[in-house]
Amino acid sequence: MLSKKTKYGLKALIYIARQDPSVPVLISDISEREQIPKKFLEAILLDLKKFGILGSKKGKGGGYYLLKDPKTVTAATLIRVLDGPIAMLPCASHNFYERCDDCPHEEKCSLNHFLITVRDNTLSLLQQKTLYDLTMA
Amino acid sequence: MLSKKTKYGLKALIYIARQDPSVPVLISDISEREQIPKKFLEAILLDLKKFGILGSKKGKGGGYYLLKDPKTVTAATLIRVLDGPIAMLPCASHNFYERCDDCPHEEKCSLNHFLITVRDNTLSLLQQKTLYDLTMA
DNA sequence: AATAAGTCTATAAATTCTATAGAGTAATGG
DNA sequence: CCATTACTCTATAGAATTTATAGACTTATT
Repeated sequence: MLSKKTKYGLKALIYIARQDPSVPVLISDISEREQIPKKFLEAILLDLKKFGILGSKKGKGGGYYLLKDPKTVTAATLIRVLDGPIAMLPCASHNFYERCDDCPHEEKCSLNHFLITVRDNTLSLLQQKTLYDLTMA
Repeated sequence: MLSKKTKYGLKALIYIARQDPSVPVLISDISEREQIPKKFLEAILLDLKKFGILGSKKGKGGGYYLLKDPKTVTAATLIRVLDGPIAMLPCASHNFYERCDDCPHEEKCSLNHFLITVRDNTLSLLQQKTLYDLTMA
């Protein structure tokens, strides 16, 4: 399951992507409209900024705005940034790979093989879906 | 990501399914071979028993054994029993559905729609894979 | 200068996950 | 029927992660 952080982050991004790109969006605006705790949201947006997805402007007339074309930002990227691995076990992860302590030979682990298949499958769906797609009803 | 409980549970089941079905398998045997904390494993196997997947016998010569044909037990069932929902959000779950507090109309939520698609996709893979398949190298 | 709005650090509350201890119960074999 | 074996049950505790909040600070605008 995705964390609330991830859900909040996705909702916030969809909200921002739907606004006029020339006007920065206020945290408090997103917080109210999407029912996201403001301070929690601040941290999430800051994270998205660190990863180069959002930009921000301080002071009056400031706020957050997208740095990328919503059509080029995939759900896979967003989930990885907000939530972490897409795979069901670390040993089946592409970006967050970690060997199992116990596993003597991963090449012979049927669970590992299967979960890599599941991951690839999920990934292809997540890579097809863009932020732009998500802004459409 | 799957919890350790789930990973342990799956490993234990694969281990049991590989043994002679006429001889109950000892908890301590599984614990040692698969490097699973014994007390934790006890609780997990008890869970699997409650769900009718495993049976047990007390006393000398006792242990755990499968109640079902490994070819009829799917990865989907096991993950649901051990880990919970397969969907990425409660509102996209079939067996553990929960409405989002905030969401005004789910029918119009693009995230909900998309995550249901992802779930269906994952589910079909998980339903195809049986415990028997997992016992094969 | 006043105000608006994001930034940063710290921390705390809540929840979930992982793990362990120990007494209890049932089955077997001798 | 007793000793041993092995699962069962209840309780609990430690650890990690998630969720959330507070408040001082910085930057930008007017």
